[in-house]
Amino acid sequence: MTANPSFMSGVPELLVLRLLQDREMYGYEIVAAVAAATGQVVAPKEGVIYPLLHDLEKEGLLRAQRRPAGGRTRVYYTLTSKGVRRLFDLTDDWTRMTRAIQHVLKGPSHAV
Amino acid sequence: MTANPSFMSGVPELLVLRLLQDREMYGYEIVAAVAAATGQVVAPKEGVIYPLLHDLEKEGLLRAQRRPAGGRTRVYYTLTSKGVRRLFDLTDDWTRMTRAIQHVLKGPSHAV
DNA sequence: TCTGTATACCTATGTTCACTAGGTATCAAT
DNA sequence: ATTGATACCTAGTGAACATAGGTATACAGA
Repeated sequence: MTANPSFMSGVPELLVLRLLQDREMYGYEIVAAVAAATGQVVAPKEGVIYPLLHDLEKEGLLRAQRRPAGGRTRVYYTLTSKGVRRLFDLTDDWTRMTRAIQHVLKGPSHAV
Repeated sequence: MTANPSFMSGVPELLVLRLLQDREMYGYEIVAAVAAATGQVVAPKEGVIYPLLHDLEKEGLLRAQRRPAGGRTRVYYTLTSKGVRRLFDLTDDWTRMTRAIQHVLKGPSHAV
């Protein structure tokens, strides 16, 4: 019953960090932004994003500030320097990983 | 304490199916082959591969035949036609997924 | 006014899946 | 006789995504 395709481990974290690199955002906004940025290919719901944001904040990768906006209270998140470093590391892992798999999927002759 | 990087969901399945597309293999061989084919980037141990093989067989994606070889008994696995179809589907998912993420990682201007 | 919908936050529970860490047995070599 | 490689296996743990709720405010429309 997986709504998202099955290659999801660590992907929400990676995307959230990447989007917050461009600009601060609040949780509800991030949910929509992830889906929009990936063309609905990856679309984790609030039940995934909110706990993730809390964890990332607890780890010191994000800074949260609740701030009134448009009559409501929103919680805006920004990347910390630690968060930037994590983003770089994850991006690196992601690239190495996908490259390796791509290579296997592509050709035979792995024995050479 | 993850030995492999964290983007692993469904990856062992994909790689096992892909490798078995080229030729039949036995479990112990597959463990080494996955690691070799990915240059050790993805290297699931026996505790991952064996249960996976059993599940895939139960799903009818693989056919298992135990056969004596070199004084030992090995269990050789081959792709069924259903397994081939699954491989295609997973490859497709994988490609769509990585493309989308790649796109997000690369540039800003997701708002356009 | 009242109802519905969108916004905006949250969490408890379930489920899947890789990971760890074992265990058994055979064979070859020291 | 003991070690190390081969070859199979499983039980238990944990991480992370998915489901399915819940609360509260703002606002438009009937």
